[in-house]
Amino acid sequence: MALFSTSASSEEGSRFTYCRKQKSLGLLCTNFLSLYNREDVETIGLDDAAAQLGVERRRIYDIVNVLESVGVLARKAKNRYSWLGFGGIPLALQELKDEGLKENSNVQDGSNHSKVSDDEDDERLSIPYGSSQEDTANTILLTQHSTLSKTDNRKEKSLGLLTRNFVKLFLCSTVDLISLDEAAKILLGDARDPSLMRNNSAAKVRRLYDIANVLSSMNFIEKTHHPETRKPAFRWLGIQGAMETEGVDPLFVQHSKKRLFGTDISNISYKKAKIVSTDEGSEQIIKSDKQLTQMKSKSLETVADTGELKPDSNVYQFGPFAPVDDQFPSSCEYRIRELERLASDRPIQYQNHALTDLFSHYMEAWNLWFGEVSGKKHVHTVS
DNA sequence: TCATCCCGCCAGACG
DNA sequence: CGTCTGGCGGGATGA
Repeated sequence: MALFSTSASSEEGSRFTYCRKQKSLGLLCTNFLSLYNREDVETIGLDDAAAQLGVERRRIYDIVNVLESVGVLARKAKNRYSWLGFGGIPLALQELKDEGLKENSNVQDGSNHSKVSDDEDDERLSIPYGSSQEDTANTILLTQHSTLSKTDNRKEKSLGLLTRNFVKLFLCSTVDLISLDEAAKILLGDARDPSLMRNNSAAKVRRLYDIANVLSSMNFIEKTHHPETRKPAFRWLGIQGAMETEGVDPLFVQHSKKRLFGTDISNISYKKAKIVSTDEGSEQIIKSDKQLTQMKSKSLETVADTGELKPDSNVYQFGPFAPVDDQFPSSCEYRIRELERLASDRPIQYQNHALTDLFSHYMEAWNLWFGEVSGKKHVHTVS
């Protein structure tokens, strides 16, 4: 009966076809977010996340790295991250922006610099601040990263760093539409001399795709096409986009025509074409790791395994502005500035009525919330 | 065909 | 030494 049994993708295959989209980092990120985006989450264990989501740990690292770069997570210890939530985004972006601006204005004022937290300084990407909004992308240059600590040569290429630089690209220049190809060139080395094209940017592009996927899932960016070129490119949506993601159940928010994935939160499914046809053509899927064996044993004990229960976590619950514990002030000011900047800086972008509405909505919500806070905490008032 | 980008090997970092 | 991290790029999938 060996007749047509050799074809590994017989009729059985139709039921379990491997679908790449269901395994995308973007989807995984969405699920990750929906899994942990609750006020009672404080800490996240990587093992647990991997188990809950049904993926190998390696993938969690990918997501966690970019989420950390954007302020949603903070590394606390080995295997352990603390959840800051969407409320951590504004501050993180502000820091990235300051950092980026400071870097590019190669003015070393010397002395004190109240740099907030964060780690090391790396390569500097200098962007001609306030130049015409067209050629900016091309003029962006990145000066030498000559001196490198042998050891941390590795770090220089981390996903996290790449993410931060990618975001800075948007925050510190007027560019709001860029293709990953361009981004790769810019973030790699000299954009001024395309002929030199530092080591394969192609490899970097792969990384950028990864990053773009998770940023997309958070609505930080959106995939579109360049007006003229028709080339695929990404547009920066920023905080509005990201905040819009929160509140709604991110799980099935396939806004507009975005990819529609499966709906299982744990995207456990069949591994990539690891199909082997045994002797008689009976096929079977090999799930390489032990990961699958240990899933689904969860209970929501993920959360406060550190023992401490959060006192009264839900004091502030104003929609998209549910803040993170402390640092209100900076976050507040930042948001105001950001919103104002958006209003004035890019009038074009807001002739779209949908965005305008969104903007005013946020402004309104913001004022409400800010009023609350300032009333309580006695901070300065909105002018 | 070319654009995307998942998978998992395996080398450093860490304990 | 074992475990945790996470570069890296082969090659499958999607358009």
